Amino acid sequence: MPKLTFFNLDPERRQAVLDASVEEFAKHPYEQASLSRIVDNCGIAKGSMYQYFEDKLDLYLYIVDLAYEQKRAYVGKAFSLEGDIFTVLEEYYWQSHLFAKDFPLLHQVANNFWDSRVLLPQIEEGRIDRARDFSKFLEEAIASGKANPDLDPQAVFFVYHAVGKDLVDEFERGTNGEFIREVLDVLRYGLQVRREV
Amino acid sequence: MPKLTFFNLDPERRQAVLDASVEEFAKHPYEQASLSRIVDNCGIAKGSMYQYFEDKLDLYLYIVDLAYEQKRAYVGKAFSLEGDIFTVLEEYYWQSHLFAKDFPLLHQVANNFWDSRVLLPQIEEGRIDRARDFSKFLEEAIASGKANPDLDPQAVFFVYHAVGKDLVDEFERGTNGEFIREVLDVLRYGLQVRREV
DNA sequence: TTTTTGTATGACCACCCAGTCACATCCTGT
DNA sequence: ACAGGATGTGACTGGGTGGTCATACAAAAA
Repeated sequence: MPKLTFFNLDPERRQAVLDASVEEFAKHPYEQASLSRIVDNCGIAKGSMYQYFEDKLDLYLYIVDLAYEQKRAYVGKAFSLEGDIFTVLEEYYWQSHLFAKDFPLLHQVANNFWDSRVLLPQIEEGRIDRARDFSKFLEEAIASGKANPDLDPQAVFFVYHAVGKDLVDEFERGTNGEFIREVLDVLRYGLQVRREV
Repeated sequence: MPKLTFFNLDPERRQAVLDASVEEFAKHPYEQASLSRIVDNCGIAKGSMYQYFEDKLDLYLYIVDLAYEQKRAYVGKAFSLEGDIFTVLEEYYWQSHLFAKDFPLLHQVANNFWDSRVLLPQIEEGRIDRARDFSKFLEEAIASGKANPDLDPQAVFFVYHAVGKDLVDEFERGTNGEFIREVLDVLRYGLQVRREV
């Protein structure tokens, strides 16, 4: 967490620090991001940064938090939706996409986070949280006869996690809603031909 | 490509250079890998490295090439297999898994390559190549009535690419053949219940 | 024997990094 | 007017990086 000094700051100055930091961590993963570049880009002294934050990691985790806070404001809408698991998933990725469009830099910060090599414990923790949420969701869908009960739930989560991650990456290249729907259709219907009753 | 000097080298010395380089590029992505550490670990002088290779990138690309050459020796078997697309895919990932088990360092080198930030053109090129191969394969499967013709081929490739990448990452955590099959089943049958005739 | 050629070496260069600290500045309460 | 706390500063430290180069050695060619 930032030190108190940071919150006492002149808002304009504080925003300049945030903007420069977000930009740096959007362009570079944690290990390659440079504090020197950040202070150059917002025109404050190196020493000042250490009045506001404990160290580079403290700043980084704060910025990542900001990004995810904003992202939750978008994707959260999906979960309050009435509808089956397929509707919710489509809305989830659609909201992710809108977030990426509205806050491209925050989106990149959030994405870079998963590639980091120093923060493996935090990343693993996040994965486990998501897996738990997802499996509860999946169980309901199976119970209500919407989802295929023959599939291994762990494997299902694995597939959705992998595809979701790349889908979100793809947003930087201007994916549209149509593509999201087509990708989800692949996951929904499977590659093998269906000869339903 | 390495300079001639490298190939004229005493094989033992050459192997020491290769071993140390593979280890470094397995542990660290290109940008964070350190030439100084490599020369320390194989006990040769920094200057010698520049008798063998143009620069860090030259060395790196050579090591990546070695890794992929070895990997092709494994996954290549899948394509010479008789059987439908599902059989081939399962064999493909199974061979990837065996490769990762037999050559864990080379496997990591190959995997790190996709995360690199300086080599985006090469990476995109590789993706396009794989997409072309895959779509030819997919068309055959659709034509012979094995694969669902209603799906968008681009989306299908996208899903398989994403899942394949993560599946291969997962090998480091000791995945077994069973999990590969379960993941492929998710892709094959889809999440929605099937009520086949 | 002398010369040329190929190779090995590590001190050295310029540059970048995160983080520190002695000092300057400003503001507020007395 | 003064004191004292909060804030701003940038030169500096110690350590890392990729890459260079004069020098040394060896062996083969003259």
